Amino acid sequence: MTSIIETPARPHDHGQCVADALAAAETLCAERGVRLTDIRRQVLALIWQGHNAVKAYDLLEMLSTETRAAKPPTVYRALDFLLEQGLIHRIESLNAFIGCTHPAGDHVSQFLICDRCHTVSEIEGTSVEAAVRRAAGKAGFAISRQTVEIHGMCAVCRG
Amino acid sequence: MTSIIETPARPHDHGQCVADALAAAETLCAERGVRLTDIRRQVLALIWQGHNAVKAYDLLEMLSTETRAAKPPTVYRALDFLLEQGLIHRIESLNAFIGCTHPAGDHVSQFLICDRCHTVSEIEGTSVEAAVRRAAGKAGFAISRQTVEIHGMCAVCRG
DNA sequence: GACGGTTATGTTATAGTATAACAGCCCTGT
DNA sequence: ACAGGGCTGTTATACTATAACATAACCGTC
Repeated sequence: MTSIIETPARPHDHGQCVADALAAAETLCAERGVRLTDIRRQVLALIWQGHNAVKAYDLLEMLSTETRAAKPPTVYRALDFLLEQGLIHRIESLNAFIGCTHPAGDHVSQFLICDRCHTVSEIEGTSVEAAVRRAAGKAGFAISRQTVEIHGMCAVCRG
Repeated sequence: MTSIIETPARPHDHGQCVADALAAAETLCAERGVRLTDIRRQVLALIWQGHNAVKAYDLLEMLSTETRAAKPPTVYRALDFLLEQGLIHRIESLNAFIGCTHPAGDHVSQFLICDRCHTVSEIEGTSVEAAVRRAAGKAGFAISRQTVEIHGMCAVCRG
C-alpha cells in the first residue's frame, strides 16, 4: 500500500520506505539503549510521509488534534532526539527535516533538492565527501560537520 | 590601518580588505547600472568588519542610532540587493551573511566555518564544485545553486 | 509495591529570523 | 516642473526556535 503523499518522482512502494525506516529506528534505539517514545516515533513517521523535507510547524499541526494543540518544544525535542540518533537530517537551506536513508551508517549529509517537486535525495557515493576532505585538509581545517545542499531540478521534473 | 574587529586568524591589513571590497562593489554596480545606495554600502561595510558571518539583527543594531532604530525590512532589503548582486553570501547553517571575496567571478558558495573563532573562508579551487557537478550529473539533476558549508576548526585554532 | 533518581513531556513565555503591505520620498530623464 | 520608477519608512505579522519551570512516566533497588 503506497502513501498518498508520496512525491511524484520515481513511483515506488512508499509504505515499505516508512516501514523500513521505522524498523531500523526501533533496532538502532534498542541497540543504543535509548527510548523511541510515542512522540518520537510519530514525528519520525510524519517526516517519512514522503521524500520531501518537512517543517517543524507543519509537524506541529499534524500532531495536533481538535481538542489539543501540540506545542513547539514537543516537536523540537523529538527532532533533537532524532537528529542526535542520526535518524533524520536537517536541511539548513529549507529550515526543514528529512528522514535519513542509512541511519546505521556514516553521517555525511549531502542532498540534491528539487525546487520544483521538492524531492530531496541523498547524494550517492563518496566522491563529494572526499573532495571536501581534500580541500579542508589542504587548508589545515578539521571537519566536524558537512552540509552539502544542491538546489536545482531533478531528472523527473526535467522531463 | 587595520580594523579592531579583525578575526584572530591570519593577521593582515583588514582595512585593505574592506577598501577592496567596497571598491569592487562600486565598480560592479556602476557597470551593471544598479545603485549602491548609502544603506547598501553601509550594510556591505558592516558585513566586511571581519571575516566572520554577521546576523541580520546585529546589522540592525549597528545601523541604529540613539535617536532612531533601524527596522528589519531596511536591512533585509539591503541584504537582498547585495545577495542578488553577488556581493555577499548567505551562510544557511548560521542564518548569517558574509562578504564575497570574488564578486566579479563565478558564484560557487563553499565555505570552511571555524566553530571556535568563527572565521569563514571560501574553499579554494574547483575540485569540490566539480565533484558536486559529477554527482548531480549522474543523477540527471540540473544544479541551480550549491550550498557547501563545512564546520570544524581552522588551522590557526588547532594551534 | 513504595522509593528515589532519571528521563520525558506539558506549559507558558519569549527570543530570534523574515516578510507583507502600504505610504512617502528621492533620483532621473524629459 | 513633472512623471515614473526605484528606494526607504513604517506598521504589523508570520515563521522558526528555545528558556525555564512544573508535572508525569519509566526503571532499578530495596
